[in-house]
Amino acid sequence: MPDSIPTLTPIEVDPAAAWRGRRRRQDHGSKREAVIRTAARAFDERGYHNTSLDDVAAALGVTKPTIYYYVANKEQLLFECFLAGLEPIRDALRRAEQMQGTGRDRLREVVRDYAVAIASEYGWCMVRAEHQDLGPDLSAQVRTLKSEIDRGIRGLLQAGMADGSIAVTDTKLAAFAIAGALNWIAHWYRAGRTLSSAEVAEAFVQFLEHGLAPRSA
Amino acid sequence: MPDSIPTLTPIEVDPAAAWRGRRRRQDHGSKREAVIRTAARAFDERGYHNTSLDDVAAALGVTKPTIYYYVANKEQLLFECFLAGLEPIRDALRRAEQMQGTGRDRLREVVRDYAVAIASEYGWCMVRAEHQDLGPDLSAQVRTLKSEIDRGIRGLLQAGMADGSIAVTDTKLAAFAIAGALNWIAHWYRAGRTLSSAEVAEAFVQFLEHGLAPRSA
DNA sequence: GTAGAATCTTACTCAGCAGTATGATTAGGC
DNA sequence: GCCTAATCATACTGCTGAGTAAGATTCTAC
Repeated sequence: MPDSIPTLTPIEVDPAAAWRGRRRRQDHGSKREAVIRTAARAFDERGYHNTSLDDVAAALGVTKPTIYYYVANKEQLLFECFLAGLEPIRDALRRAEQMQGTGRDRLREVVRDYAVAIASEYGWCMVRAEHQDLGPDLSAQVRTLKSEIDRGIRGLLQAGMADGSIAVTDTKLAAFAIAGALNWIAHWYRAGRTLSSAEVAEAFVQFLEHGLAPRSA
Repeated sequence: MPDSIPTLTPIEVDPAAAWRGRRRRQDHGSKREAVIRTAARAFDERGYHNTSLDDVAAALGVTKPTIYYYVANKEQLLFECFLAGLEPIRDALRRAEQMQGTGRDRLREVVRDYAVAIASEYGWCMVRAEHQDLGPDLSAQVRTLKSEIDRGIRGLLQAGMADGSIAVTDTKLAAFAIAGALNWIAHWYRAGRTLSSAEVAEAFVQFLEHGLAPRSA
């Protein structure tokens, strides 16, 4: 992938289009992705437990067994949603590790990408989906990925402390505060309102860097 | 209430004690509260949908119909949890309105109380419980209370902007960022670990006021 | 000490939904 | 033009868990 900017699929994308106009035996991959994306949207709107697989199937214009053809069971469907939500953020952290600059510079880029990712339609999966709905093994995998993200942020904070570009009292708590502020975007942001996700991201960068206090003149 | 500091019931409290040692026809109120508190804990641990009312009843040493004696149905039980989680935060905002001082001073106190409230056992209800599990009417009530909290924070930010104690680019987004950072505490904080909720609160006050950047000397 | 209300249990009903058995249809290789 | 694998639908099973009916027990008032 030459251009590693995360390709955020626009919301107008209609997953059901993966079926329409095509005949069978085509695009197993994109159909599977459509199933996951549709499930993510439905889970976001109605909640995981309030969404039956019949609902997901109906949204795709198919029947339930078709879902099972592309995914093992409902639990794994949720797991795939988790992965789809976590991956762009892990990408952002990987890019930050390749970057030049102070810890604060690199963290700034992560915050930007993170905010945009959370504002995407997979933001719900990363934030509001519950591990408890996954079995022990899958739940553990998700937890590992999440703590990897946490470690990444904490590492950037420590780097910033070391080079003097960042000053916080506790990197662990600061990482939680940053992640919390960003994750919460999934709770209130709806695409197509007044603000674009990029604008939100920019405002968050500003706020997280300088906080509430006016800069001492 | 002479002392309006929120009385955070310690975690050692055993709700089942409301039954033990007492005979019937006593303490309808405290028993009802025990039902709600036990439900909140169970929902927190296992998730709302993964918790049956038989589970809650078993945790109390009773049977399911007893639950229905104290509460209309599972939905209302969840609603009561919401209220129990939201009330202390609304209290904190009301106290802030009575306070003297700059906007930043008053917001600081709210942040402190808010953090402690979210770290309590009802934190889950405020943060991770889903409105979608409530019917339209109850869901609307919860939303009203939540947006009231949001308006309160935003109001303090605006007051701080006016008196010069706070400088942010967008009070609306800043309010979301603050609430997000605080709400997220419910996701990671477990009582009895290294940090007390008061220590967490203090660290958050520091971080939210000054952000990442080192204070310009 | 007894009537009636409050409290709680045993033993159900019933709906929703995850998951499946079976078979139909279609596409592509030959 | 037929065979095989891929793709999808119809029509089920079975379980879990919310909610309830009916009745037992215990308290309080009088």
